[in-house]
Amino acid sequence: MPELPEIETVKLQLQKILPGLIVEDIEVRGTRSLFGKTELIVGKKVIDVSRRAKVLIVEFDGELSMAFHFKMTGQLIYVDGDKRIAGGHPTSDFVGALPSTHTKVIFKLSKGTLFFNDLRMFGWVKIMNNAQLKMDKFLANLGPEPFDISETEFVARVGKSKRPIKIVIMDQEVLAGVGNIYANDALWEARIYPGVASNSLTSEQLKILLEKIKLVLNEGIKYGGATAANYVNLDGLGGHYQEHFRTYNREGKPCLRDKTPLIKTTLGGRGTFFCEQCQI
DNA sequence: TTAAATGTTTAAAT
DNA sequence: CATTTAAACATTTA
Repeated sequence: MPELPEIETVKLQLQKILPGLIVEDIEVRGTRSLFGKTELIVGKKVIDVSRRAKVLIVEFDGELSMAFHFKMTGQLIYVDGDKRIAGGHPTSDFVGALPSTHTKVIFKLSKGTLFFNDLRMFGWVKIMNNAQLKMDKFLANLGPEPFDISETEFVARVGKSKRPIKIVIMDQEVLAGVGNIYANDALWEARIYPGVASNSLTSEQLKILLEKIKLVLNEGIKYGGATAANYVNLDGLGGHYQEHFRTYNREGKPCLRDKTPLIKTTLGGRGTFFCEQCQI
């Protein structure tokens, strides 16, 4: 599930807990989910937790790092006695017994335990030294963060493709961190039709789009991400951005501006929601 | 039964 | 070469 705001939410929560803790033991249940050697970080202390695009990074002493990509269904759950912090794809594992059938890696810490679960197994954990992390194929090719990029650079990078604007802003090598939910909502906010070629937009429109991308991402972070799972009582775990979706998952529902029923199409193989009345 | 799912990669087709 | 589309990864849910 996670997009930038969901990962940011996990980061903010784990930042308060992990620094200072030592990794005592690691149990790997899903070999396919893990890259690198677990022994590297056993006995090491967590220095900090950070984020790059949709990747969560745990930094250890000794110039070592562990990077998580949740893809569609990854989740991290920290358990310490009665205390539980859950982030990522919301499932009953948020509140159920752990480890679960979807648990791939278990980190026994000097205080508490961290579970990496991944139902569809698209996600990954990479353990490596900081030099290797810098060289990592995925991380090294990422575009700028939406909150760091200047208006000028955004216009230059995003506004030069013949591809549909929605595809371009979701291209992690052009701009990092924007996924399907926030791309749909940002385009609605900017009143831009998702299928329009990005190079046909004016720099004014592109500047507004950057502003709106930051707006919806910030709102996502403010609400603790989206937790589109109403089949499980999350007991306060998980975020609430889903209650503020402009377009995502709102096919046939009225546009929040002009009440026109929203349309759903497919663009680049992904569900695309928009208002044909006000997005041109 | 079929389609779709908050992501990314790859091969094949245009 | 740029772009687009489909399929693949694996599982669950509507």
